Amino acid sequence: MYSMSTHIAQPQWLDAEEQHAWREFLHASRLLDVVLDRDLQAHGLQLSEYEIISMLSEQPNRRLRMSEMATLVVQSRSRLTHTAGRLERRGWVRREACLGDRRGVELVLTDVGYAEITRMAPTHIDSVRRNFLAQLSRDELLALGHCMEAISRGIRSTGVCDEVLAPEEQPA
Amino acid sequence: MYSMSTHIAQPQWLDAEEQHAWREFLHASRLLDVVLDRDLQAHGLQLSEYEIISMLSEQPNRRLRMSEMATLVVQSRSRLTHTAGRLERRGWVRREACLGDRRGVELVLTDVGYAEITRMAPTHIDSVRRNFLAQLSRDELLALGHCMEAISRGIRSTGVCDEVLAPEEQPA
DNA sequence: AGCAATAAGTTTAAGTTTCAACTAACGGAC
DNA sequence: GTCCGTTAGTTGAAACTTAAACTTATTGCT
Repeated sequence: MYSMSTHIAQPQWLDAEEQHAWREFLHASRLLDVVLDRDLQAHGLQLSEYEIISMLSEQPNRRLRMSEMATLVVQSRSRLTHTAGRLERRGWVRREACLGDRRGVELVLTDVGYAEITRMAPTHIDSVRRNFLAQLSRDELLALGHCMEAISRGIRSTGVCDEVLAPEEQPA
Repeated sequence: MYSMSTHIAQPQWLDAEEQHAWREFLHASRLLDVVLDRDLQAHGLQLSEYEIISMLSEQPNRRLRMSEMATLVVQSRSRLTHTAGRLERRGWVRREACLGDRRGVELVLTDVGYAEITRMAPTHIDSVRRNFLAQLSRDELLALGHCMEAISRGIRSTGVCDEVLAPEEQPA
């Protein structure tokens, strides 16, 4: 429920254009998730797993701390722990103690993991091209990037996302 | 992995602008999911559940067939079955046999369900406003709606999404 | 130094989603 | 009419995610 015919002007409802943009955004995001996941299934992993090793492959020394990775890919620390465990069991990733902070853990892309992502990347990127980029002109692409950046910034600025991704119990 | 410094011009990699747009899109989608879910948690439901009763509330007679709902909210039939079961246990939704097609099931929003969504809608819509709409000018909003529509159309046209959302086993 | 508050990660259990198998009903071909 | 392929929806188990509790280490305060 996003609008009511009898309450068009009230600020708590969306006007037709707002509603259309929001609905289409949600719908397209969901569809993209589905098709990108499907195309990765050929390699037996999910987009959220791909994201992790993809990010790792771009880091200096192909390594990153768990908590930074969690922020980067917008996953809870707990979820990342589980997912990293799965990737580790496959041998694509390895955990190493963090020098200088003994609480910390660094996730490291193994050579096998690097070889795998190199192998998978072309088909995944082709999928991104076909399902996302192919529908947008260069101007639209730029505008879209700009909008999404603004939205991310807005959300990050509220600090709300940290609270959710690393929730802490209420003081008594 | 979306680009390689040594292979900039090859079509299987993304150029800087393509990569930026895609990355930001993915990142913003994830953040939006997190904060919208969080704001709905006050009412004890997830965005995907909200979507269902929201869609129902806008249908004639507040009812819709399971399979049409599945398409509308981009969920697998199985997932919708489970989710509908949960909503039914809460008394917000009811299942009714489909007249004219005895395989079919219609999902109906109960009066209680309607009252609930009316109560929840303002806070959810406020969340959409703050986290999504507030960052966009009217022109950006329109352009974004247009882009997302194009992407959805592109994906739907490949027929791939049906295959994924209602997969069928290979013939021997 | 000593202590409380915070931060990093993991763990376990509960909740949700996916996957494959299944039942029932429709629809067209013959 | 009956057979066969397809469509609608459900089921139960496995896979994944979330939530809360927990461990260990760091930081800041005194």
